[in-house]
Amino acid sequence: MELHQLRYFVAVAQTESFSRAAELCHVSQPSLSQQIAKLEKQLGRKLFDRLSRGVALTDAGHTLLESATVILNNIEDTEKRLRDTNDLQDARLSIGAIPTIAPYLLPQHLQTYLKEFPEVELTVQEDVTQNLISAMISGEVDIALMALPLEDDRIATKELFNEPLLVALPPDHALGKRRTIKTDQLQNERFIVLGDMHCLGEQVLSFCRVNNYSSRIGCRSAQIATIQKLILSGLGISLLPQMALPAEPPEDGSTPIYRELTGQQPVRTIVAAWHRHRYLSLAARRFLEVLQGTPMPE
Amino acid sequence: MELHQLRYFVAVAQTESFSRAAELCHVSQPSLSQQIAKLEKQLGRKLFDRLSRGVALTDAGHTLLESATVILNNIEDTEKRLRDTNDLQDARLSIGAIPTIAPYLLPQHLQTYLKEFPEVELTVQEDVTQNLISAMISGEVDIALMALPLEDDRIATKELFNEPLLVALPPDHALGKRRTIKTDQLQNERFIVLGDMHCLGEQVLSFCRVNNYSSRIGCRSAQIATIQKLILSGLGISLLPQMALPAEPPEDGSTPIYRELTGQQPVRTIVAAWHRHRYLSLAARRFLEVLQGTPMPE
DNA sequence: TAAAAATACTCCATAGGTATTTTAT
DNA sequence: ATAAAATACCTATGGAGTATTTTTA
Repeated sequence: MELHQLRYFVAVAQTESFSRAAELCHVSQPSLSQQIAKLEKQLGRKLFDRLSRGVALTDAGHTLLESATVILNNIEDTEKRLRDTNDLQDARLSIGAIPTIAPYLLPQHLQTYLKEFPEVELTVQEDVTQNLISAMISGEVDIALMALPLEDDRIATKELFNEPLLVALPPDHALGKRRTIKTDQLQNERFIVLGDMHCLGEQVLSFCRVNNYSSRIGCRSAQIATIQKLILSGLGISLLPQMALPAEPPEDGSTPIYRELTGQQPVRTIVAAWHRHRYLSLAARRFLEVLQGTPMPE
Repeated sequence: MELHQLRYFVAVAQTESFSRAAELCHVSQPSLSQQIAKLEKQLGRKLFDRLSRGVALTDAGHTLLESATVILNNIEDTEKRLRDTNDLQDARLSIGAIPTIAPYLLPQHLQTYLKEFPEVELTVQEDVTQNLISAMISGEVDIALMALPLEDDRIATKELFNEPLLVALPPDHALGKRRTIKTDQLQNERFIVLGDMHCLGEQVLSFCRVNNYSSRIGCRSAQIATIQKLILSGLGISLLPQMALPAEPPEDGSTPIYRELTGQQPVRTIVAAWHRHRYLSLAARRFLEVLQGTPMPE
């Protein structure tokens, strides 16, 4: 049993295909096939059932997959831990953030961080919650900024702050005249909702359901900026996080206007998240400190 | 970081010597040195300080040693688990027992076990408690029969039975006339005590201390049989476990005579022991069942 | 000087590559 | 016919060996 064999094995289990596993591992398909065959021979167990369409893990395969994952993660974490130096020499840090947070929160924090730790090589991964969780589990992403709720109990979180969701209106909208808005005043509005995997979309959608709003328009954009433009062009209104509104609202018709909701104000909870059972590098721990040291500006 | 490199590394850490590690791993010293050098280079950390006399782990080395042990054990256990078949095909089982138990308890249990599972390849390792514990931790021994107390919390135990320690006397000894003996009647006797690492020796010694017996004779033998012969030749008396006395005492002067102690009768607790955090093979679990199914005959 | 680790080189086992065949839809 | 895995065979990286030098008590 060798480490590269375990890596190939895990790749096959993940892709359910020898060929795809091979390209994932950057080796030729025959090489990978041979190593799997060798592994099976040495263990005295078939690991995969070769089916007409793809391959499937046997019982022994499932057993090995569990162990192999633990072992390979342990290897990786050990290497990370040993590479970690107090002076952050050659340190790398991969930060994840969901699209509805990234452009608003990341720049300031990254700036603070890089000023203090310029030697760290930073990469930013912007993706939806689910993919960021996968990335943290596989070790590609160290820390991610996202919003609750998170399902996976392998993920540890630190709450950073609660952020209100505001009603975003076209500048000429009738409701814009009021300072605050009651939920039943939105009864006949058409809502623009972020589509697909975006947690903000889910949240707005459930807000609509709770209040029995029926008129909606989906939006597959990954950007809040797009929604803001759609609002300006009069297609509908939406709930947007406070961080998305400009620092100094121009009020000249070039941006939507934002109003608070009275009653049970919808909020989202912003958290830093990381893998509970894997090694958190020094660079990552320092980033956590930066996040906590600089709470969300009002 | 490769598995063989971790194995070499652990060997060097254990032996504190490249040369001795090399022979332990059955490779030449230069090969092993090269692999360690490579490992150090890849991790970017010196793992050993090369001292005038031998080598010593650096901080990074200590960190790696912890991880490497866990990883290698995990690899080994995974292989064991996958090799384990319900029909016990090719199953091997290594049983340990301390010398003061082995000849009396093992034969009957091994017989029962082999009758039911003849396909298992058995090996028996007889050694003192401390060495058996090491052997279980390193994975050489699966299950050991020994007596409490055990210090190491990595070892799980199952109590099998309590066994009284009896006073063993030469056949012509005055105290032999009584059915039972009180502890203060032994005040002026000379005790023969198993030496060194034997837990029975320790136990008898502490019994002597508690009762303020002063006259002792050490015995470095590994066998109770030797002590019995010494008793017969009139050198002294001793406390011996009940299992050491013959099934049908001949009472013809060829064996010591045994008498119970009244009051707080000294006993030893016999346990089966195994490594709590490593994989216990099916063959080993079956042996445990045999041990528990056949409690010590009175 | 002796014992242990490091260097220098040589060799070969085997992981990995290319070309091809087999298998199943 | 096509797509994927297995087989055959070749290549070459790198682990391991032998011989030797360096280091330090």
